Amino acid sequence: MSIALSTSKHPKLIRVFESSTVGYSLLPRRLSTEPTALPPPSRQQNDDSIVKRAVQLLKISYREWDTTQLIHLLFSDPAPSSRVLFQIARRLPSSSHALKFLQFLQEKSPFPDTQALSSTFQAILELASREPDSRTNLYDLYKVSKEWNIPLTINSATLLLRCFGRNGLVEESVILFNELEHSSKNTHVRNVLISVLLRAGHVDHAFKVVDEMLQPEFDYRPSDVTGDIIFSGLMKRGRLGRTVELEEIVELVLKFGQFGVFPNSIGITQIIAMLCRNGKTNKACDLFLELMNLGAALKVATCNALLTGLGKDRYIDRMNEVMARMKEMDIEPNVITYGILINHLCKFRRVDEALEVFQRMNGGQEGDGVSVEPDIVIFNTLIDGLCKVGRQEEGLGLLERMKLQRDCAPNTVTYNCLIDGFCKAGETESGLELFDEMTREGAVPNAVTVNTLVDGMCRNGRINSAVKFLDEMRMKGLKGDVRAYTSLINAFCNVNNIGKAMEIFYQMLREGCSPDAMAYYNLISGLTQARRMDDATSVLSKLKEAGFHPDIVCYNHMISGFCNKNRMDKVQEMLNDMEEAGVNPDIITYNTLISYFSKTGDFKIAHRMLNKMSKDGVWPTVVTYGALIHAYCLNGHVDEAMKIFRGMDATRKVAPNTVIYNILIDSLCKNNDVELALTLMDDMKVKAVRPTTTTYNAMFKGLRDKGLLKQTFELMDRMIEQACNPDYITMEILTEWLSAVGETEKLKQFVHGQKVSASGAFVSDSLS
DNA sequence: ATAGGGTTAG
Repeated sequence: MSIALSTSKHPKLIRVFESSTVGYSLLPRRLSTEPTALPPPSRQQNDDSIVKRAVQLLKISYREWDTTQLIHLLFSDPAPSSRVLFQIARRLPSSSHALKFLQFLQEKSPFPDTQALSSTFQAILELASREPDSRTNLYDLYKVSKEWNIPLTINSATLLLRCFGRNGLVEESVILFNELEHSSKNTHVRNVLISVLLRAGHVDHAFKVVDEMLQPEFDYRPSDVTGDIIFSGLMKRGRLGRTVELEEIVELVLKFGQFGVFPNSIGITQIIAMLCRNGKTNKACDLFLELMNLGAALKVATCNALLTGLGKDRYIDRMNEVMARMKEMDIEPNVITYGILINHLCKFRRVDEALEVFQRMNGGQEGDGVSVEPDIVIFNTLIDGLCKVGRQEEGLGLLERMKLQRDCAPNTVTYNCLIDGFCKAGETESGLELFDEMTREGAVPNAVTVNTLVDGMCRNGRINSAVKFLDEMRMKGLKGDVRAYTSLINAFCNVNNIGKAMEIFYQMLREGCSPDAMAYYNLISGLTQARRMDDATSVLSKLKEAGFHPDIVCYNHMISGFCNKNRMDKVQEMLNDMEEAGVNPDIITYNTLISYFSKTGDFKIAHRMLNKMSKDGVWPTVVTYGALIHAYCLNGHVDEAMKIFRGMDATRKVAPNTVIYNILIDSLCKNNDVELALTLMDDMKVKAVRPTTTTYNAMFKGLRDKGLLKQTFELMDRMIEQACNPDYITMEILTEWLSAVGETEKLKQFVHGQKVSASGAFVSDSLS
């Protein structure tokens, strides 16, 4: 049965409603009817019967409606409430049918009641939203509401907003919202609009709506739902229409916080973790503390995310602060919290504090807090931490403890940590014993185990055993990987066996193990040190062919190697290469070049380099000045060297170290200026730079050449005071000279560690 | 929250 509206004012509606065939709606009423104040029971019964009768009268075709009866039923005094009219309309067979009813009300009702019409209209919208083709129907109904001047109820508004949003009619949503009266634009309606805007990627518009709600005096405050919509929308990045900076999110979180609205725990954790990941750990911490002050219910996961970030940035104090706040808020640390603390303390080599935390989790404090059972990760972290500071024996103690605790059997990681610890301590045998033990204990060795042992043997000078071990393991089906080969390459390079190193490199390729950047770097480093620049060049091209990029260390090796060969053309080539690759020269690059140019006497170029590096924001270090000073000395310009020495301290604020003093003292002594050298010795005392055996040797030679015995005895005493041991050079100089001048007794005293000059201002000086 | 390879310059 098709229905045509009699009013020619709505031609489009005719078409739209013709197809409407949905019958009586059996769906439960989910939307609230408004106004909703429930009538008293007697009135309620009366209302129910009115609704029932009205529906009976209305559900037939509108052409057959008994208008007399209807008017009698609906328009007698008292007039039926909006609620009753809503219920009637809601029970009609279709939206077009209900619309006819609305028209009837509008035309026949003796009491003009806008609210009643609005409620009835809401019922029509609800019917239409469940009918096929609701998209166009609802849009057309929206136009009807405007043409008939029927204000939308709040539920009508949200229904339409949702429908428009779903169907991409964002502009229409906004227009509809703007047309609403202020009292209808409440939090609920705004939430729906914000959700529509966010989903359509209109972030800024959504923020504008939110901002208004966040104004202190505004009528409609944000609710938890507003927070949910905003924060869950922001967390799903990508379809927001633009990137929303983390700072913006943080600002919003804090503003919402003023209203007691917070993202859920997962949201807060995500924001904190993202801040930490983007290097804004301090911001994360501030946010955490502010949220606490605002009364947000923070969970342990959030604390853990923050602790992880703080740990990475080494903010141990702030970690302690977070722990203290957790306690204040009764947030129980879990095993992960303790894992983070222990891990970071270990990484900073503060193992004793890590052990303290470990004790604390075992319920070290009487009844204070719940004890958390350490798990395998905690044990492994601690064992690794102990091994890294050379306390592998204590690591063994923990291993035994693990065997006793249930559910905490030592695993591959446990043993790998211990094996590495013993190997690094030079105890390869213990490493191998642990390797045997792990198999017995059911911890399966893996590639890390093999790599660690191979590396350990290499470090301890047992390269051939390492090669053999790697081979044997491979036969047994336990393979090492590129790291094992890298250790071998490195070891062979270190003993200058470049041929073997290359052999290992090719063996690695043959065995289908592709070298990574580190493998290439090591080979290049070895080749440059062996002055084999042609080979180094060819490995560098292989590195590039394999898709890797040389890093600054690698370039520095190459540059240093070419400097040694006086191949400045090649050095230039490397520098050009670097520039093209966007790898900036660092302090070592500059030091290498400055050292080269000043040693070859090209001081002009060296100083030009010095200027350029500062311009590039690379500041000269004590090594830079050392290179210049050394070169000036070698070239016979000790005076120039002294000028640089005085300038570095005074104007550049770079403190000279032992190396600088040794170069100068040696040079001054050789140039017959022992007096100046002695003043440098005093200078060292003032600056608290400790002379070394080399320093004393240089001085003794100079003093001998000038025959200055008194000063020599004073320096011998100083050597004893500072527990600086003489070496064979010291003994050679002193023995020869002192025997010749008949001071053998003093020499004997010196050898026995007794002071040789009985009195003198110098001794008391140095004691003060 | 846990394990393995190099750091070049005076």
